Amino acid sequence: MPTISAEDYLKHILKLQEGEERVSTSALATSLSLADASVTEMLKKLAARGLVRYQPYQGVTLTEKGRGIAVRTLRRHRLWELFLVRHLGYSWDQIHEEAERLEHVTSEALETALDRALGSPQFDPHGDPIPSAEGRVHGGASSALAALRPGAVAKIRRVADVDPELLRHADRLGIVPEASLEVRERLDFDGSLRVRVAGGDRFLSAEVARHIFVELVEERSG
Amino acid sequence: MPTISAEDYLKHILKLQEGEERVSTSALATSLSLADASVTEMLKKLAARGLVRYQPYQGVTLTEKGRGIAVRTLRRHRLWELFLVRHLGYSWDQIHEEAERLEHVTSEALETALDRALGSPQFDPHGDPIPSAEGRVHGGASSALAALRPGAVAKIRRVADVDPELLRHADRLGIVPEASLEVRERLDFDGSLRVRVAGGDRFLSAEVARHIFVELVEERSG
DNA sequence: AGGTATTTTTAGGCAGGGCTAAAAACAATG
DNA sequence: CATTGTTTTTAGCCCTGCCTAAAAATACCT
Ligand SMILES: [Mn+2]
Ligand SMILES: [Mn+2]
Ligand SMILES: [Mn+2]
Ligand SMILES: [Mn+2]
Repeated sequence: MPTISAEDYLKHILKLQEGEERVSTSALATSLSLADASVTEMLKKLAARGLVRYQPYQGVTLTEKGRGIAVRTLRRHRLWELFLVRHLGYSWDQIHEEAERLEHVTSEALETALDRALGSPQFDPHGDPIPSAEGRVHGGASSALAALRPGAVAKIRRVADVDPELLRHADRLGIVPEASLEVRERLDFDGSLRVRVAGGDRFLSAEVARHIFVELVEERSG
Repeated sequence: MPTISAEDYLKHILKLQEGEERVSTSALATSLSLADASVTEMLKKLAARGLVRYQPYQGVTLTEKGRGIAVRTLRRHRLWELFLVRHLGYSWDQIHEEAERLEHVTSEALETALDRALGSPQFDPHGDPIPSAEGRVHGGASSALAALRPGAVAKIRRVADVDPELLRHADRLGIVPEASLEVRERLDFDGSLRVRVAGGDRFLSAEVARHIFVELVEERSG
């Protein structure tokens, strides 16, 4: 059985691995808010357990076994997030911390029960894909709202779960997965946007727009 | 914040404390399935944190602070047990182990959400009282079914959650909290009983009857 | 290439929890 | 009351994870 620490390490490696080929010790340490030296130590242990491939000074990658645990942990995290919203009255800005702990005490039976209660959902409340029980991750291609130009019509796919405040802000603006949106104006000097969403015009800073991911529907040149 | 270990120690001390005035190191060690020496060490640490009163060779008792944590942990355990049955399709013999882990990762917000989803329940699926949010434990006086004599009519209050197999067995016999029962016959040589419950006659070993607790309704002399 | 910067690893510690074996304290008994 | 038996504590270790400071590799730049 993997420990709580091991599950968190593997989950973070999985995320950092997206795109990049190898994950550096320091990137992982930053991501986990731990000292570099602590991460070096742990990587040696994870490698000994066959969960990662680790070469001193060369960073790490997940083995199949390690990826399996990482994906399963991510699945549990996202199932819990959705369950908290749907069945326990939570809002999407309060769920991350809870799921961060619940994911580590979820048996296969409980995972199955959550999945059934939710009707085998595909996405969590932030629009992040929930891996299947077999470990397949339904990676939907989406682009950052910050990259769209005026006239673009898009469907919101997900809002990055990086900070509760961002989520509350997005929510107040009507920016939630599945909503439709049109970019009305873009201020070149700071990259901020005016968008039409839920029947009203809203202003977004570039920083906020960078954390919202959409699927382009139509690129009307405004 | 108390650790998982500390919460389990305090919970076990709370249970062992019922009736007895002080809890011995060895009783606690047995209850926790740990070596006596490990428990001695831990008791010194819990005492240092002000959670128990501990005098070498004299056993332990909970301080108010320690009792608070123990009762809160017990409340979370029992709320989870009921939640798993009511909302996630679990049966009462599968919930203890899950709750044993979930109880330690339950924030006050989550505890409140569970309580609300369940309508501030008084009892868990085994009939054990769920402490109130303020820490009051609704101790219902009940007696062991094993002690009843033929002719006694009683209402089942709880079934001890000591072993999944006992729970499955009781369930098949229709022995669940709130059910009514009448003792028909008692074999003196081994203490086993024949009882009428849910419209049928059932036989129970003395050992099983010792784990079923009832409230006497009427003592018809048979 | 040579020297400076930046990573990364090693060394040495610490806290939390656990174990076994040996010593010490308490209890019981003739 | 002295001896035997039962608890309980102490001593000495182990493992997991984390930290800081120092050393060693790797990268970068002139
Ligand atoms: Mn986590
Ligand atoms: Mn999420
Ligand atoms: Mn527990
Ligand atoms: Mn119970």
